[in-house]
Amino acid sequence: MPPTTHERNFGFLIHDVARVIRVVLDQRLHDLELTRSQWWVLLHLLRRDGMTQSELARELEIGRPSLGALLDHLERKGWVERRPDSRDRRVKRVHLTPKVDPIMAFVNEVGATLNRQALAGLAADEQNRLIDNLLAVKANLLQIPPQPGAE
Amino acid sequence: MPPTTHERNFGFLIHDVARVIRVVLDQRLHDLELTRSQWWVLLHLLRRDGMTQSELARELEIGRPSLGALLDHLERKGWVERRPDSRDRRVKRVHLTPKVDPIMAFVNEVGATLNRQALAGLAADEQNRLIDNLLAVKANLLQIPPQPGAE
DNA sequence: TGCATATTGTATTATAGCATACTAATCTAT
DNA sequence: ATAGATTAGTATGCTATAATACAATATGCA
Repeated sequence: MPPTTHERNFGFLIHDVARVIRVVLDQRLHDLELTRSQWWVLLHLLRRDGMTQSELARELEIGRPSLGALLDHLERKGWVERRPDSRDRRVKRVHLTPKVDPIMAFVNEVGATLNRQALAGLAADEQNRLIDNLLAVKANLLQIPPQPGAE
Repeated sequence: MPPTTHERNFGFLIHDVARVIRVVLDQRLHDLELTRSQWWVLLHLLRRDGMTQSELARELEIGRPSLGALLDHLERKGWVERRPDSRDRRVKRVHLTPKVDPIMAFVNEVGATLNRQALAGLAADEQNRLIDNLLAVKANLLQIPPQPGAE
């Protein structure tokens, strides 16, 4: 390894950028008492309301316990409801409540603004290439089998 | 917003990629009972031993309480020592112990392998461009003043 | 010198996420 | 039909991180 040029280490860089985005976004959503993760849940429900918790967890790519905790918070705030499924008594379906409507537009605007600021100075085709590359990286990583022993 | 193409949303993508990296890396470091964050601390100390906790927190770009918790874990495992500063009794300087030496080579190899796998299929110049772009994004984000009111 | 201010590290609390294990319900294969 | 496997959601414990507040110590200024 050369003199540890951490600054250009891909993994660290991703980690850093993600952290900074997280911080800025959470700051801006703070007044709504909405965290980034909670917002992310709401966005997915906006696209498809009434998913089961497992479906939703799979879409969000988080574990079911993590989603459960998020829904607890969201339900306490009245933005989300868990309703039983009529056919499978194990299942709970997650529905948005009308209380959510007024905030989503603002919240989407916050996200759009942040993306714009993050990508400032990159030409449109550079932005697309960046996103394509990140998608490729993600695909690479998802392809790695879990726990491959040692190298 | 068009049909919510979340998949190409930059912020979400970064978030996703960071998460997948985190999971894979933590899996591989699991046998060493070392988390990614702890490893990150060790790497920085390897570069400069004996920093104060505040200096280290600043370098890692995390809060002092977060670092304190990390050091608690690392100290319990005997990889790190907090020693008092001779001139300022508030200060504790953080030192690696010799116990760390044997694991760092392996751990660096794990990181290098993961980066290689993540970036597989990207030509060298594409990789560099990707990293340049991410650095630019990070710089953009760091430039945003905290709590800018609303838009 | 002495008081206001700043800094260091810690304690505490909250959110997020992973892993594991558990209960209840459903499904499958015999 | 029933035993075994699978699935849904939850409980619990651990690590990480942020935010806030605090005690001890230094520092700077009047």
